[in-house]
Amino acid sequence: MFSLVPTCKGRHVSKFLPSLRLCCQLFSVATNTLQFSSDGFANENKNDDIDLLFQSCTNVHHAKQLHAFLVVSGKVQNIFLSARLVNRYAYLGDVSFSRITFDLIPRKDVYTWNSMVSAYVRSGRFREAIDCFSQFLLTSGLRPDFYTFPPVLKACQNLVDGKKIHCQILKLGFVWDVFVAASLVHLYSRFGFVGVARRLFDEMPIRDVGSWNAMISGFCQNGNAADALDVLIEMRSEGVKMDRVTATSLLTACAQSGDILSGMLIHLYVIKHGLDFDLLICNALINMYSKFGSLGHARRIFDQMDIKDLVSWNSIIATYEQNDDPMTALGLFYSMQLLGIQPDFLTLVSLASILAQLSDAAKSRSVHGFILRRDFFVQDVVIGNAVVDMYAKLGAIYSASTVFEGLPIKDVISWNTLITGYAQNGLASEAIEVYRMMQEYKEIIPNHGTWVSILPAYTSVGALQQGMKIHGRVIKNCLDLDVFVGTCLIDMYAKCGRLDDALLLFSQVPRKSAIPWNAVISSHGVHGHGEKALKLFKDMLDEGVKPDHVTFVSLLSACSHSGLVDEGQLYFHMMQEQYRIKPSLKHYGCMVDLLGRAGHLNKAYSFIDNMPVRPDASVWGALLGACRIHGNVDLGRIASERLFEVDSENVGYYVLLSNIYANSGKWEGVEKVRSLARNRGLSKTPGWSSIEVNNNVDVFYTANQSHPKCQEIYQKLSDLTAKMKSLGYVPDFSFVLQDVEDDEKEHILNSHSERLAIAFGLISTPPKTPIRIFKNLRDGACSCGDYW
DNA sequence: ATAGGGTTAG
Repeated sequence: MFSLVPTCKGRHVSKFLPSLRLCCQLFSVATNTLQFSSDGFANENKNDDIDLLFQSCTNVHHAKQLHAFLVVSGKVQNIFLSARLVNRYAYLGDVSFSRITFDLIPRKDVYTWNSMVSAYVRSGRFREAIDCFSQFLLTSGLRPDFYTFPPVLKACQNLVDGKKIHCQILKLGFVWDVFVAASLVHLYSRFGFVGVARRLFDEMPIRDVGSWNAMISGFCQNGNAADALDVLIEMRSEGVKMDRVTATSLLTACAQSGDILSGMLIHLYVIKHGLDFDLLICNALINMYSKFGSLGHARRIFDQMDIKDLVSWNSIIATYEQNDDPMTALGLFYSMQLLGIQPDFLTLVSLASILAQLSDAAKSRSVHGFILRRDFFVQDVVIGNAVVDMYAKLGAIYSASTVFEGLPIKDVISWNTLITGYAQNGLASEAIEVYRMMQEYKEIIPNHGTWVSILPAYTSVGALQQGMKIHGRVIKNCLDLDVFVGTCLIDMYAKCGRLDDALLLFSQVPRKSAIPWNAVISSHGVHGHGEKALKLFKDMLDEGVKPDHVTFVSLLSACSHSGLVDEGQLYFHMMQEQYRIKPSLKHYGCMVDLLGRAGHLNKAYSFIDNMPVRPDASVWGALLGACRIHGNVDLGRIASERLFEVDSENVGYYVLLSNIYANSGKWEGVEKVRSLARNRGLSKTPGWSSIEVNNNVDVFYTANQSHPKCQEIYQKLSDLTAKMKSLGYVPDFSFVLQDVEDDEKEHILNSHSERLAIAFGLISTPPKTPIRIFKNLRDGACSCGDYW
């Protein structure tokens, strides 16, 4: 027996009941009093009841009940009712049921087809919408009407498709319908064809706010806020008032282009016209203030909204997620759950990033599980990419790659995310391998994100020739003037020892933002050209570029590498007084390094004591490094004790301390530190040197024996040593930090990774070829992403 | 009964 009462579980019963009662009443109205015939309603004045019947289906479950009822009572034969089901299912977010219903309708009319096309458009399945429309034209033998075209135009994802549709519209003579014309205007402005959009707009016989909005929003979606604002001025001068749609589009565009002034003016307009409680406008405002970094404004708008929807929640959560406050973001997510609001895939995108920021591995895995259970991976690529990124940021690169493998849809960003993941986890050759695999997929077109992810990987192994190949491709794609790609290239040339080329590139990229400046200042600092770094900083100020916190990290570290103590202190004050930048732990670390390196160990120590924030491992590490340089065992011991209180996991610091002991011949200290590290399950990150010969990077570790040319390399080294000794070379054993005999020390010196790489370079290249050796574990070297 | 212009995103 067929039941009319839907089962209702959970906490919405009280909300649910009235509509359920209404639904039942209407079912009885439908069964008892409505007369159906094969071509429509006999009783015309009952249409209102039919509307109510459909509208009372507020979830897919209701719709299925009604559907079943229509099937059982045979009324599904009525194509109007079936088409309405198609619409209703789409409205409730289940297009697959729309399609099933649609397919079962035997004799489809234009309304049926229009309903199916718009069902696809409504749920964002544009490709299927276009396919359905083509099927309509080819198989139905029916003539589309002017209801058909607006959704179809919206579904066009490129101008070629759009132009085809435009031609069909011209042939059928629907151009002057207000809606069709507005859709065409929107199409052209969306793809940046300002002139065509303009001409069509000017030719429209009737224009309302909607027509203006079509043009303005098209420009906004094309990232063209300036043109959109020009059209706005024109629109207002013709006496047409901005409405909620105009405001929403423009706010979004201002957010994207960073136009704070216009954004706030529109906000004022919105308040003045009483639109400040409109849901969509508020959502757009939250988003805009979030992009401007004004968390307070975003939050105030959110708190004052009396009706909030899922977009509002997602927006406010993303606001905190993207402005480095993952704790607050997570708290908001919990409040949302308490209110019983179901998260969608965009909520989960933010949540993945939040948990990565909090490095909460356990919660991250449960987020992954949640996404799997809800089948969100098939909904959109974005969510898959977010999970890959989450695992990569947590250092679980194996999980990241497993998720990547299993993604049902992969786009170029998925690949970029995995490449970046490997590169940032220190696995450059894996990153390079992924990039190689990506090139086997013809449909994946690399974009600027690809270059930004692969260039640092090449840089980190010193693969200059490979990197230059990418530089070539970048030029071909006209992306060499992109700030981010350009900065990666500058960083690459600089790290590979070609500062001149780095500077040449720097002179070509747009440098209104601090990003390329940060890279070029840092590069000079790392290479010990402190004066030049200061000169570049001065140029930056002269060109009116505002330095940011990264600039000062680069600058302070440049000062410390060149012993410019006074200058460093001056800039540390300038940063706070003049630029109101609160020093971060990185800045404090630089200052300790600056003082310590120059030998002012006690000053450095008291500087740490006077810090207003709790020093972290990097600050103590800087002091420890300085103690090593100046052989101060006592302070070194103090620094390391404090250091291991805050971070006992980083091997680098154990190595430093053990080197301090070794330098002063305290071998029992060395042994103690080593066993401490061993007991904590830590092993030393091996140092390596690499050299690129014939487009191939060879990596050498100390005392490497596994290289195919091993024998020749050691032979070459011993020849060279003999030659050097005959010219008066005496090995300096102070760099050997092991307690062994002198001939063993000489062997250790001879098998340093740099020497192996040089010897390999000499035997593998023709005479007079420049040999460029690249080392990991470089002091003060940062990765490219640190510049922005 | 179906239609234009609008918010969140890796």
